[in-house]
Amino acid sequence: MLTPERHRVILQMIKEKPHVKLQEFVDATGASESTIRRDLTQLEEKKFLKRVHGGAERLQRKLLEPSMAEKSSKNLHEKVMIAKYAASLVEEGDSIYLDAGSTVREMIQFLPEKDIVVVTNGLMHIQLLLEKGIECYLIGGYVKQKTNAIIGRGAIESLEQYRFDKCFLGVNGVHHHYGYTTPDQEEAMVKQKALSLAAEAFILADSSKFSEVSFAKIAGLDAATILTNQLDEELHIQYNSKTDIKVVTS
Amino acid sequence: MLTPERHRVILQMIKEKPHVKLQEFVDATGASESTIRRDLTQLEEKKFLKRVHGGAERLQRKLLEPSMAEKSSKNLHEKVMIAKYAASLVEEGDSIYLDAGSTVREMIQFLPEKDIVVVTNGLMHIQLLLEKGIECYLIGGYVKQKTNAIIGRGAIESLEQYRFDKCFLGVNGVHHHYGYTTPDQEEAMVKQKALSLAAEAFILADSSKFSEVSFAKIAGLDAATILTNQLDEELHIQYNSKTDIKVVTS
DNA sequence: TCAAAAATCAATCACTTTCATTCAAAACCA
DNA sequence: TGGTTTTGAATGAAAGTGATTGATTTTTGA
Repeated sequence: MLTPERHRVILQMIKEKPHVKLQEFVDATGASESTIRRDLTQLEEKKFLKRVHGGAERLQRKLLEPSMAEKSSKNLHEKVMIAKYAASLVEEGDSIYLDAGSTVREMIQFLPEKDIVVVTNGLMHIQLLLEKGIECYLIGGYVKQKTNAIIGRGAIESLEQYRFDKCFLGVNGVHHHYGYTTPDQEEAMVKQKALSLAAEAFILADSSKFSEVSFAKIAGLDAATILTNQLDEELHIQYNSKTDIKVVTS
Repeated sequence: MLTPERHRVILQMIKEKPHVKLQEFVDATGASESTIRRDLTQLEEKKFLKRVHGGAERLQRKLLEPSMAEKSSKNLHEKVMIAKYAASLVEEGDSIYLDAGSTVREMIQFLPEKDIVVVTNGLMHIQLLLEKGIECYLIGGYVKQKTNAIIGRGAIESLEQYRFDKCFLGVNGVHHHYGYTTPDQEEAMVKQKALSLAAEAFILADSSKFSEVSFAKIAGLDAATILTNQLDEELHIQYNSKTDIKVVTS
């Protein structure tokens, strides 16, 4: 088995399961322990995984990470619904900020094509935006390998060049007491900054995000309007007392 | 079996299976190991596949990668030669600036993987850099659709956050009187700025760029060292009186 | 809590495979 | 025929592999 092929197998396994034992790699590839060790060392150097005693683990440790399958299909429909509504809020002449992330990404296909300016920290959005012929600006800064997002001190400084009519953010947790949270401190700071530069801010959060708390706080609930697709009567009232909330139903 | 036919067979095999061992090609074509190696080398140069130890693998088109309008392979070979030498100038611990553009892009594969920091305005470089595990920063600014480069006032401001040990630029024209030139005024300004922030600057210019003049001036010849692959005796003397020049021969 | 036992690790070595280079024979072309 | 290109074999160099060793870490159990 060729080296890159083994690497691919290893990465695939680590993608499916956050912790994999060395022996499992050996069984899956047929290579020797030594070889797998070498592979893991290389892959760690390239920041694709983290070696731990006994094997390797996935690098991105998002608290409450939904499984890949879950992310793709059912959740996707929710995301699209929310994204479509969010996009409808954008008017010609607006300058908007689009956060990195999959939910926000779904907005792009629904954006008006004429006369809007988009600023983003998400490299993954650029291609789509350009294809639609939308004028777009990237903020500068460190490129985070795992998410292809731009973060860091430079990103925050870079953001300060801009002001936004509207700002659209994805988050990992929405909590009535702890506000909006996300697993990465640096990303949280970028979101925070973007939020502070916008006249109106919107949080795109599907139903799975509610009552969740992740590591780093972005802001209190009142700093933005929540867009979601489904919410218990009870929760709705609870959150609505703190901030605006729009439940998209179709 | 004729060369083009072998190439077809090889490409077909790599199309069906992402990893193919050298021996499999030998069996499939009846040619010798040597011949297959030569074929693979050629096909790699034309960017149809990637050689790996023991065989070859399919290369998947990267996000934001320049379109497949590949230049003639001779021109490409020149670029690779120059790029390889340029990359050898980068030492561990350096922080470098990589300009957007195809020649500079070829440098990435030859860069040392350890302990360097890369700043760039070329979106097309990011994926490759990340894959190699290189720490990279993007400057902020307007995303130019045609070239996937970041330009504009924001780019220049964004650049000012950084200082470089070395700076590598591509240009369209090198002229003994008009210096380094490029067709886009905005890009020229970004290059100019990057150049001014670097302790050492290098221009990567294949032979076709000499004595050419494009629209926007970046700097005079003496502002950077020229790296090229071929130059008449006469021209060499002429340019060498103005700046350092390195002719890469292998 | 501590120390023995077990598991895992990094480092190294010998071995195998693969590689680039060279060169002469073969094929091709005019 | 003479000259060029392509080919395959031979060479030593380079890279990858798997086993072994002793060190390190984790687990076990008293």
